[in-house]
Amino acid sequence: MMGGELARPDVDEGEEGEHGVRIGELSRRTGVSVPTIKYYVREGLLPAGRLSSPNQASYDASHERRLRLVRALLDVGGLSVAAIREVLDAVDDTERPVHKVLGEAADRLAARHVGEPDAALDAARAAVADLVERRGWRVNVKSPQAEALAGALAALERVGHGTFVELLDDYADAAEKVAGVDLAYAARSARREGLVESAVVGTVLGDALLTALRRLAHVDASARAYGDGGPEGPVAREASGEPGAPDGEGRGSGPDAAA
Amino acid sequence: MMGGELARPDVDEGEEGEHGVRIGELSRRTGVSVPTIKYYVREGLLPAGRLSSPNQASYDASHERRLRLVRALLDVGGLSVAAIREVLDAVDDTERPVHKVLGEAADRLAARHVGEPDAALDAARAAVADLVERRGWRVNVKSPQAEALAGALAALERVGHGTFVELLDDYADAAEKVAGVDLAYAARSARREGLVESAVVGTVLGDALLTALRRLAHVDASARAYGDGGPEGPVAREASGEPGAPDGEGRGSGPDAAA
DNA sequence: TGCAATGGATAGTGGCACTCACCACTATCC
DNA sequence: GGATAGTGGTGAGTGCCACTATCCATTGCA
Repeated sequence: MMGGELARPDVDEGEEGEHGVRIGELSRRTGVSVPTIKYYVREGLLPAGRLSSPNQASYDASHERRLRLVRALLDVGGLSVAAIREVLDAVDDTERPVHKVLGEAADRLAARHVGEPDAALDAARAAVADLVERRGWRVNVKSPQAEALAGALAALERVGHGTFVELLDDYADAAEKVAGVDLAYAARSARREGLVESAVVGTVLGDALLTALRRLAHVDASARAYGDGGPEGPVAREASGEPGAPDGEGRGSGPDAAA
Repeated sequence: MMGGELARPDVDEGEEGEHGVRIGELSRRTGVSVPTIKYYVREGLLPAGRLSSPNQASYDASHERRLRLVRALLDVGGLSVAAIREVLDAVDDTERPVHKVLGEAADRLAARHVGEPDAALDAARAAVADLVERRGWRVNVKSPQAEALAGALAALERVGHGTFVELLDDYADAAEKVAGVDLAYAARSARREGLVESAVVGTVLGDALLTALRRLAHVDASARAYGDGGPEGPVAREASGEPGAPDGEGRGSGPDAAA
């Protein structure tokens, strides 16, 4: 009951008291269509609402939060519905010890397909093992995370950019740095309940954040190295200039994109 | 003519002279099925082979390289076939000046869907503009790269982790660092032809590399902060320990994954 | 009374990355 | 001269996925 602005126009739509809102209002607040919410409930991404009648259920703030999380993982994180379900199953498992749940969630997030055995992959695994030892990392070289790294290195090798591995330590420096910051962030935030959720959010959305920043930094590095500072100003223009920058992006976007 | 080990068992299958190989051999070398190669040609990801007869075409090393690139972008980079076509169209455009092509390729790689207007997005855009000014980055705040960053920030905000923006500068430090390294790498590699390709590879596979490293670093940070060093050794075990680490991953993988 | 909205369920949609089936043809082996 | 495997090209089909449409009986509310 209550809350819907169309069903109950006399009630302030902004508050839902103790019961929560119905599906239409939840849809309105999150921008997710009603059929899609139903679909998520069916798929186990979202718990069902609390039934007050055979056909009246109410959704509270936790549903809204969860729904936003699902959309973020889907849209920004690029996870599949199945992957999200797996991760959230781990998140919701209040029985198991926290560290186990964290590990499982992390593994789920890193899991990739394997593919057939391959010389490049073997070499990449060795490079990963070297890296881990060189840096003294306390990680299992057979973990999904290490396998994902080996997969990326093998792909570089196969594509003729095997020399990219020379940048590995610089990349690792950067990764270490952000990982440390991530840890500190999460350590001061959620206590126990939202902890695993924080881990998932930080991992998935942090990836998106970092890659977006890297691309932006590419643009800047190009402009800086090859001189942009044309007639107008150096910043917030279309970045005219003479990029010609190798790895990075030449410019932010087409000249018209800034108009 | 020539090349096929079944069609011409008398010829060494490892060399293809001046003409190149036929589709079957290309398939064998890359592990991509013949129908799939045909599909890629149809979709414009791969140029057709050079016809010597109405139904005999030969593929050379450039085809093989391109095919491996496609698979890398698809499998590791997670790009769609349509996105790959767009990027490669830019790569192959030898008419336009290099810096324009680079910018276009970069924009294609960063392009995301927009979604409806949103308060969180507006705030995120402002945060991005702040960041850009604060760091003196020479980038257009309306570029796809900046929009992608705003999208990630907005998602964090919507999901209740708005405080994550406090880490933005640490993330930006790391991004700047790798971007600089990327630039130096590409500057010393390909001259002009492979330059744009290097940019694409570096951007896409570099992303995969960096995120894999971040996750690995999470595992290490957790183990380091919460102590793993159990009975056996600290490294290359299943990372037993007491992760309980917030943002990162608890352990490398399940105990059985190491067996 | 009337009607929008709800929970629930089944079936259908559109997109995507292939994959199959088929054709006429060719290269090579015997 | 077969016989056979392989080829380029094309249209149709497949399986998966994230929804979306349709329908139903029931309900809240004016």
